[in-house]
Amino acid sequence: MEIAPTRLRSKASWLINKTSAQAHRLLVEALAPVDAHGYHFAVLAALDEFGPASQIAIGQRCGIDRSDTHAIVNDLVDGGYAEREPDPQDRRRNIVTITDAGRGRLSELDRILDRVQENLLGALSPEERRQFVGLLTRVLDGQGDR
Amino acid sequence: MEIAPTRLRSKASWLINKTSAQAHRLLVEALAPVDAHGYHFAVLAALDEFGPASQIAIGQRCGIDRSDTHAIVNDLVDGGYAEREPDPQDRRRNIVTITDAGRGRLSELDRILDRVQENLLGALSPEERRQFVGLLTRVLDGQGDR
DNA sequence: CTTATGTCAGCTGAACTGATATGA
DNA sequence: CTCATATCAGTTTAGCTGACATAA
Repeated sequence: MEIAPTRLRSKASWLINKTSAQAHRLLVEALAPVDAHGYHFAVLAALDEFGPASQIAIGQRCGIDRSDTHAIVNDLVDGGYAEREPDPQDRRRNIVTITDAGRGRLSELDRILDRVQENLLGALSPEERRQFVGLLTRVLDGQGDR
Repeated sequence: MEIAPTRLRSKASWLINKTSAQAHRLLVEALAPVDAHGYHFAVLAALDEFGPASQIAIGQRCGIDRSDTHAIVNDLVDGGYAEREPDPQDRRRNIVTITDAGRGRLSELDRILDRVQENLLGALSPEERRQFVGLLTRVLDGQGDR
């Protein structure tokens, strides 16, 4: 941005939007070489932390639409990073489970995201980065679900 | 978000993306009743602060693509909020000028955006809000142009 | 000639909606 | 019957690209 109008620079929605766009650019650029998507990391992280889950549960935990969750799980299964099996207890459900390869993939993507973080927050001190993440979390949580 | 994986919640790109999506939802919802778009505010703010300008200059100042700038200026002209005239000095250029109605519109949208800000940052204290805006600005500026 | 500006048509990807099948 | 889950098709729209006309 060359010079943005003062009025604009005081509007959080504009600042967040522009920052998000930039973060997204860095993310896509960093994940493209390993043919991954940010969503993949999110779902793998959820499976790793909370264990096997239905697609609905995954979507809720990551804030991803059911329809998109479906496509992402497809990708992960295709890559061998997750398995999808019908739940014998409730046959509407699929149970999605992370594989060993999936855990490896998660680590790989985690390292890449850390590099993105470094590039994105390079202008901030470690203390400021923690503040920034903390404030974002507060804002997000302050919005309730969704 | 119900419960997000810990790993995900430490990733700024994810937090920013979700926050941006929420901010965008609030913005669209708040601007729909007056049939406006966030872009309109940005362009009006630029015209008000920097005076009449070419579409290229407007786009650079607001970080808006030339093609989108064109459409936005069309909207503003149609609404009577701006005028577009050829530049006699350089006939490739249009000179876009804000009208009195445009200044009124700018105030109207400014008030709406302030309400959105209030809703978005409701969880933060005034001091934290200043911090948040400051950090976002630093991050954005740290990324250089674009 | 090259470069800058404006205009138009169209593309891609993210986020979401609606419909439907199946089963609890 | 209803509700929940998964799946699929399609919509919307933000951000961007490419082509082109005009003029400096």
